[in-house]
Amino acid sequence: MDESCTVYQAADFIGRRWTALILLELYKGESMTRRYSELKKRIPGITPKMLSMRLRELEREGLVKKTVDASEFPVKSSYSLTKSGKDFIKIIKVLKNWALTWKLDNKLCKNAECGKCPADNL
Amino acid sequence: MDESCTVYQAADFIGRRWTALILLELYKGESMTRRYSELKKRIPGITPKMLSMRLRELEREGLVKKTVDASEFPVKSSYSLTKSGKDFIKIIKVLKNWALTWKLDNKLCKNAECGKCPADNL
DNA sequence: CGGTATCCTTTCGGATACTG
DNA sequence: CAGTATCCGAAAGGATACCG
Repeated sequence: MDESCTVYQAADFIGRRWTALILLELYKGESMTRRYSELKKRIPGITPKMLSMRLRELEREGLVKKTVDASEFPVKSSYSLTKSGKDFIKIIKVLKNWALTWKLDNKLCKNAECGKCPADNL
Repeated sequence: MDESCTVYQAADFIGRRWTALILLELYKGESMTRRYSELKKRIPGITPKMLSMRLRELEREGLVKKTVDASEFPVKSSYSLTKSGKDFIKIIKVLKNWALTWKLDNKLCKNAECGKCPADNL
């Protein structure tokens, strides 16, 4: 697949570490807005570098919108899903349904609500 | 996302280079069977190592079925999609539809049939 | 024909320290 | 608070040669 093809790009994208996780975290509660520090706290193990990298990628690709409140110190940043970002969630849903159908031996996914799974709300 | 979660695994999976390409190649013509050398010829640029690696992964994950005819020399191998493999194609379809909806500026995908796109038949 | 084996480069991502 | 800078090890993937 040509690297300039968005299908390829989207596939490459979702496969990167933390990306799906960040999207799902922003998806919880629909039009949720999350601060950088909230994301960091709610996504165990992610380093500041990876979080800001992924957020920049997602912003560049138009899935995430960043807003900055610089009116006072310290500066506050908020992130939320754009329309295309929300729509991207459906891809994760399809992925999950595929897994539920064909990978039933996997304990984490067998239980409709595997407490540990961030894709729980799908 | 826990690495043992199949949702994560499936995402990781589709993001790997050549994987989607191989699946799409096997999908052309529905229950198509392809020889190793056919795949190699039809997927420009793939190296023997990558092709056999990906095929092994896909087989291990149950998306691809391999059959070997060792009755004569040289040995002949054939690969085809399993049910779960065919079903996985729908994920690529959703991916493509998402791209078509939100990434219309991309010329390759804008044309409903971009001759160069292996996802053309979706 | 259908792969392996080897080597090598590039990219990814983790750890940690630091800053406006 | 919201990141950036630096360093480093691991893993992915390409090139090429070889084998049963």
